[in-house]
Amino acid sequence: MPDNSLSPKEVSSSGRSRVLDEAEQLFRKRGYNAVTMRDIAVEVGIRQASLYYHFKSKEQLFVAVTERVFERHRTGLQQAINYAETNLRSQLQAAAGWFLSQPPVHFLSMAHTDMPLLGEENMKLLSICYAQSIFEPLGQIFAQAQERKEIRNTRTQLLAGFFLSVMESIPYVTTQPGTAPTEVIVNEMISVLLDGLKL
Amino acid sequence: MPDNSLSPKEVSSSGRSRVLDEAEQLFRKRGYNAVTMRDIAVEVGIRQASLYYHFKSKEQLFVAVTERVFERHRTGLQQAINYAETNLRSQLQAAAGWFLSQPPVHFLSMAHTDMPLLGEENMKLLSICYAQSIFEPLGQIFAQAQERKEIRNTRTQLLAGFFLSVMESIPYVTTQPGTAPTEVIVNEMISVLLDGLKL
DNA sequence: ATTATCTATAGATCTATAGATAATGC
DNA sequence: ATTATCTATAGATCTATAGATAATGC
Repeated sequence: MPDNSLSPKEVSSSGRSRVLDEAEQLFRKRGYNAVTMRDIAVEVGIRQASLYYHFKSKEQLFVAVTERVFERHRTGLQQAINYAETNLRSQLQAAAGWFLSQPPVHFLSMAHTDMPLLGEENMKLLSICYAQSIFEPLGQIFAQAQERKEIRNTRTQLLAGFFLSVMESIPYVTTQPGTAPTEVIVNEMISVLLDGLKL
Repeated sequence: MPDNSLSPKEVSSSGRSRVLDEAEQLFRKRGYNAVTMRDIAVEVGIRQASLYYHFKSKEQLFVAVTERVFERHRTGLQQAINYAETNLRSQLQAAAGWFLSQPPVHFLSMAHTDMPLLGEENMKLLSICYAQSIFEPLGQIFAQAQERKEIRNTRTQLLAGFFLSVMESIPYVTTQPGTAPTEVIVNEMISVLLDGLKL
């Protein structure tokens, strides 16, 4: 009996995770409010009411989707950083590479538009999950670079926040035709940041 | 007859602009989708249906609100830049000062969540209005600094985009208690940017 | 017996329109 | 006559629940 006796849903998760997949895509594209349970059901290929077998409410579905996204980022980000050389430039490039390998998550939009529509409880839950999965790992690589005396003393929390916000804006600022490839842009940006943070 | 014979609404605009004011606040706080015409009417103190006397649809109201916001930013931003000394640091500080003097607009959220809910036509309209009012003036001060040989050659469009995205993220990264006053943060950030862009 | 779906529908909104009403200005 | 509001409501959604149904696994 290899089954670890979680909730039965967790075991035969093929249907459930299919719902998560489609919901994730739709929520990412349009945000919480603009996606209906019917939209999701259509993508999955079942009836709208059937979604309530897997998730007790739209809000719970959104929370589950978002937790899974954050968790994926935590793992992927940590791995990217670990494989990189131990210097800030390499680690930032690795982190940027990870973010650009994933569909953009629009954290700022989420925090501003989607989160407030959830219950107090879930809002806190996701805020903490976001901080632990994405914000802190990124803040750490700045903090470590500081300890290694690679950069001057600056608030690492802020650096992480700014780095993330720039990452998120990249899809928007590179839409005009004639812009260089994203990788070039990112490296240029990291160079500016590193020069700006020189001791 | 001092009246310039615009549409009659434009003339006796006290009621109309009251609607714009309240709608602006609500749209800013919650985004297009999460605000109902009833919410707006309640704030104004009239009945929901009465809003349709001033604006033919919710979408048109949103467009009017947003155009007004952009126009206000165009004026305020241009003025702030003009009054500043002719060097990049002063101009960036002036621009930052302007943004921080205004309630945040969340352009990224808007572009991602609200805009796609509008008709093709209005989406283009607002995109162009945004570019002309906010993006271009900001890009210009980088371009001019480049002409004055204050900074090295970099894509000014990108610099403007990144500067804006960092400005927008400030309310989020400064929420934790114990962070320095916003002005200090901004100056620190500008210093990093200027050092990073040195010739 | 459990799992995963379905149909049908209650109950709540939300946008927008139609038509009435009162006040203001020529 | 115009301006600005109101009441009432049509028509469209959207979430969520109730209860039926079919397939699977002990």
